[in-house]
Amino acid sequence: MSTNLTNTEQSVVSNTKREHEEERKGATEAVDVCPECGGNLVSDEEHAETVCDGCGLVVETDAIDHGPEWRAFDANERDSKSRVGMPTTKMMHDNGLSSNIGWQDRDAYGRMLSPTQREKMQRLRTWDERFRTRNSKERNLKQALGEIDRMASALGLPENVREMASVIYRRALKEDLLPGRSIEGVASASVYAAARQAGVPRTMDEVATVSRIDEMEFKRTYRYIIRELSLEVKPADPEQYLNRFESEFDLEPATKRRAHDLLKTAKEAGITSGKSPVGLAAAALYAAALLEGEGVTQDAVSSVADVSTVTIRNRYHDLLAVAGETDALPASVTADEASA
DNA sequence: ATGGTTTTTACTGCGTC
DNA sequence: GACGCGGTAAAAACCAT
Repeated sequence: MSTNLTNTEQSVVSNTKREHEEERKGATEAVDVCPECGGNLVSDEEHAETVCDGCGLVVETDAIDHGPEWRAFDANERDSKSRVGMPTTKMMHDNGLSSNIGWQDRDAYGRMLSPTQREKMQRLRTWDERFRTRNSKERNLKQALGEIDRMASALGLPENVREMASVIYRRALKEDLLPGRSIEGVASASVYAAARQAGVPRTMDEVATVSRIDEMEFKRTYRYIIRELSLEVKPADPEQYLNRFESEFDLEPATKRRAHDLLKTAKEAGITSGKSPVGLAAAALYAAALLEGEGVTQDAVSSVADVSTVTIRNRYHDLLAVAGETDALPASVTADEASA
């Protein structure tokens, strides 16, 4: 990595060679000092967050990526991908405008064609078909990539997730999964899957709100895409959500550590499987705050994490039981277990 | 389609400020 | 009385079969 360059030189280089993103990926630069513990604030591009390397405080989330959503590897591609003017979302599909070659082997007067001409027409049909479908797929892709970029930006997802999303989308397109499904739906599903795979999960609700489609349709499409492409999306790690939720509250570093510890012991005890990772993260946060005596209500956690208070209660009971913190449990629970 | 599991919704009672 | 919390039952959602 170009550590021998000064900052200004680096910015010049990266401006002139924007396509060399890989070189900068994962590069971390100290920008400020943590208000919590005095550690260095580091911008974590992969998670689009600014984090303290000492205590893990997330200072800023959803950093905006101002770059274009496409990547160009040569001048030709740059020309073809760059678009100025009408946004792709407004792009028209030319339904009814493209011409068609009839199937009847007759000329304009209704006479049968000669065998040689018939053969020629057959070849033309073949190529016409190839040409048209190819074009329609390319138009489709262009619009979809625009949508993927829009949603990824709105969700504060980093560039590598966009790439993954467009790769997924391309595969879906290639496998002819699009007919019968909206471009928007498949694009949303690609973004969601890519975010999960990249370890920067967003909840389905979050994706659905920035998407233009119905939430139901989105979920249906997502499952379909996953199944048909046999993408393996590992269950999201609760800790990924935990980091994001924590930053919504003023918490002591000790509390955050506690929350992470609770999740760890829960994982080792094997009570996490089958439970929603969002709920677990929310419960860990609440339980830690409870143990450390911080004034965090179930309601507050519930609204941040978009999980019901009931779920938080159930999960945090599990967490505390496994962690051996039975003192903190409400008296009624332990009494019930004694009677049963 | 179906059944089992998990989450949500809605409602209630209890204690505290 | 409002609020935070706990518990329950029924409904809804989810997932694999």
